[in-house]
Amino acid sequence: MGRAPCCDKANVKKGPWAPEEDVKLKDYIQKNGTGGNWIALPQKIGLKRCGKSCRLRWLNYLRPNIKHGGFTEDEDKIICSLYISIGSRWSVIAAQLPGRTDNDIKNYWNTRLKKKLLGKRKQTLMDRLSSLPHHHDLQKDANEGVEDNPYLQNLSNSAIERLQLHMQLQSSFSFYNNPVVWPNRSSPPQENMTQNMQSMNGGQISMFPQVSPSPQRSNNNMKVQEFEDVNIGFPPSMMAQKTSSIQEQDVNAQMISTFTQAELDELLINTNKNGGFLPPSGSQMAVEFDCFKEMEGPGSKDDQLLWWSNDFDTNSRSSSSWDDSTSLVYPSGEMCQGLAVGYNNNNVHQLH
DNA sequence: AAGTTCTACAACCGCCCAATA
DNA sequence: GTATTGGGCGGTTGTAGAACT
Repeated sequence: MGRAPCCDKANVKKGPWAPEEDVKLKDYIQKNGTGGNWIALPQKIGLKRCGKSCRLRWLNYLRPNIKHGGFTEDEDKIICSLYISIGSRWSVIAAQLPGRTDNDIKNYWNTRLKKKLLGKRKQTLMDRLSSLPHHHDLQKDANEGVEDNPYLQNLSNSAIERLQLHMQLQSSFSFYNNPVVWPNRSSPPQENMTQNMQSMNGGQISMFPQVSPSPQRSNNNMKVQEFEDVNIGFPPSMMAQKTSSIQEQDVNAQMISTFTQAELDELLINTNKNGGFLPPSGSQMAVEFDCFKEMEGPGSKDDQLLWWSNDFDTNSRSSSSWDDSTSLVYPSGEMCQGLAVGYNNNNVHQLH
């Protein structure tokens, strides 16, 4: 059975909002609030608009303290880092950027940031490939672009984009080394991350972090959990690799990489029988490249959101409200500044 | 100057899911 | 337990203005 429409489509105005409509809506909400019912709101104030349209107009444009345009470099970095980490969870990303709406960020990403970054990224990827030892064919192909690389053409465009973005991130403004995301530190609280990972995995650092039960959208705990994941900034599998690397006392610029060049090397030469490629079984790469489950093949569409879905419930949603704040507090008591995000309560989540 | 293409972004659409009846 | 409703979300489209030919 189909769903009843939320409004009478025939008698509803569409298209750009007139200034008078804006005034009506803004005045009413500022005086009376939404009344918890967007659908009924336009009738109350005599607007021939769909309730959803009113909601969108308010949230994306009329609401106080909204910033439009003029994204800063720092905001670019955060958006990019989070996109790599969690994909197109615009509402979650928006929650990290006070004053920005998910719609704004989405538009900004699609129209400018992606082009800007992928333009650079393609070259970066080729640079990296060309530096791989023992693969002169790749070096040769590096000048011919991704599309011509026999090892990369088995990847979907989005997978290549992810790979490119990832490599660009690690080389230019890794979340891990991002002073905006990790203020007052030269790096994230590594020891705490290690502890966090250990607690998540029953005291062991594992490439397969424990999966929490799928949280409910309205459950505030879920929001905190989600926020935690976001703030870590990397899939726990990536975190595990980082932490183990840290333990090996081999932290340097290259180690912010999710995978080593040798692993990438191996990845690129391991094509499976179906034409796709498979990282060496059981390797870290096999875990890392779960994110490439979206590669061509049956069910690929459904798998598009599976990349690190172990860590992130792809069906969950979160509020992007920034009226209140949630902050992370590390065991040291230090707040993770700059990433306080609004949820419904003033939660302070303690990382253990 | 006119026509075409590109870009940015506001707005819409359809789906998902929690809340509620 | 089931159906319905409304809020929220991501993806997509429409359009105005800018840039280009």
